[in-house]
Amino acid sequence: MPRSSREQAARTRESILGEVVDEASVSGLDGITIGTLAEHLGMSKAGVIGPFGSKESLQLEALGRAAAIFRADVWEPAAREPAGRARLAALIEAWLSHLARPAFPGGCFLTQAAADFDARPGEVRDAVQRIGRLWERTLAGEVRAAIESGEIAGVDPEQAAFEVNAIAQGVNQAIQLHRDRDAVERGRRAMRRATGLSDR
Amino acid sequence: MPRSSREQAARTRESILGEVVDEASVSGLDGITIGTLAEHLGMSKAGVIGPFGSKESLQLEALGRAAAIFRADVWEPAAREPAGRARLAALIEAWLSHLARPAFPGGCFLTQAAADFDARPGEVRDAVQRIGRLWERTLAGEVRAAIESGEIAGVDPEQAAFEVNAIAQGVNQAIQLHRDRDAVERGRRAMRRATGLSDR
DNA sequence: CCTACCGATCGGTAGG
DNA sequence: CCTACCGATCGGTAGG
Repeated sequence: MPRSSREQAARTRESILGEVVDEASVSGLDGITIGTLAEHLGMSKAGVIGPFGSKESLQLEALGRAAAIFRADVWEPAAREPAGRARLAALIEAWLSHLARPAFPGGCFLTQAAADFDARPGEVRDAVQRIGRLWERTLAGEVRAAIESGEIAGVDPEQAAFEVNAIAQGVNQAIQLHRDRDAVERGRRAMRRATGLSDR
Repeated sequence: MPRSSREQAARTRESILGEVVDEASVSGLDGITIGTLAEHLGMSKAGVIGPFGSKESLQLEALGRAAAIFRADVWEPAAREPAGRARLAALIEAWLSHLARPAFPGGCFLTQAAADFDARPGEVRDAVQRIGRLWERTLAGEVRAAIESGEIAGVDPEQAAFEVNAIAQGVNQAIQLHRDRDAVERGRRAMRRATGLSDR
């Protein structure tokens, strides 16, 4: 029994997006080419670009897909914990293992995309910026919740969110560029101290 | 009186490298093209690539040039201070103003190059790795000097070097992607605490 | 989803 | 340092 063509089309889009996300984590979201994607997927270039219309649309959809993977890997395990100390600790652990695994062959997709597009105006840059802002606001909110419940003290939520985000970038660089697995433990210490989970 | 051709050739190389470093900070070290460089320099493509032989050589020399600018901007002002607390504080201030100025139109060149090449083997990757390691070792050494002179305490030199480096990446991203000038002050607080210069 | 094709641009070379 | 050129590949389209 043949699948509906709509279902098949959706499946094709999914497999293309998966390949884009993997390749972009290595070569950058702008470094992908339709020809290379087509070759790796065993498809024609027209078949790759057709469902998306343009390279920029493909980039935007790949960015959305990467954000969804990040959410599933990092946010969802944390969201299962009660707000406060427990959620903050879970979030840090989930983030570190997302970076250590790593979820994408070339390391953190959003760090790569931010570095690639931060100086180039356009829809992709705007989307990266929006995702980054939203995440940093979420982080600050979780720190604030832990402060309000009296579980941590002596930290500024925005400052802590900024630091945890920066440390994640440092861990990613250490793993990807230096193949330094110790960076996970260094990152843990730094993130826990920045959020007031540990004293030092 | 005509300049010697050797002198003229050196001048040409310099102007090409300056353009490469600027463009690469925006589009990535792999995103530059000989054609665009030639157009911006008012030269032919052969004139741009000739003195270097290949795009990879040009990338390697641009990387060396960017490292020299970083050294002049960040290391040299710090090196004029006595080792220990004073030098550490000067280094942090010099680094923050290097990022805030910014020295390259697209922000920190080495962060950009690391993100671009960390997942792609080759000479460029090796060079980025070497420069990064050397710098982190230098940072750790300066923290150690301040500990040994008794000016700071309670910090691990490698941990502090890792954190300061990560915070610099966070400041760069905040400035470039979010146009957030407050990041300099957040970075200062985080770097000073990570190195034991401030308590909080 | 394919083949066949478009004009533009890629990195690089020959020859001067 | 230039002009003129190389084969390869780029993103994308027409037509089926």
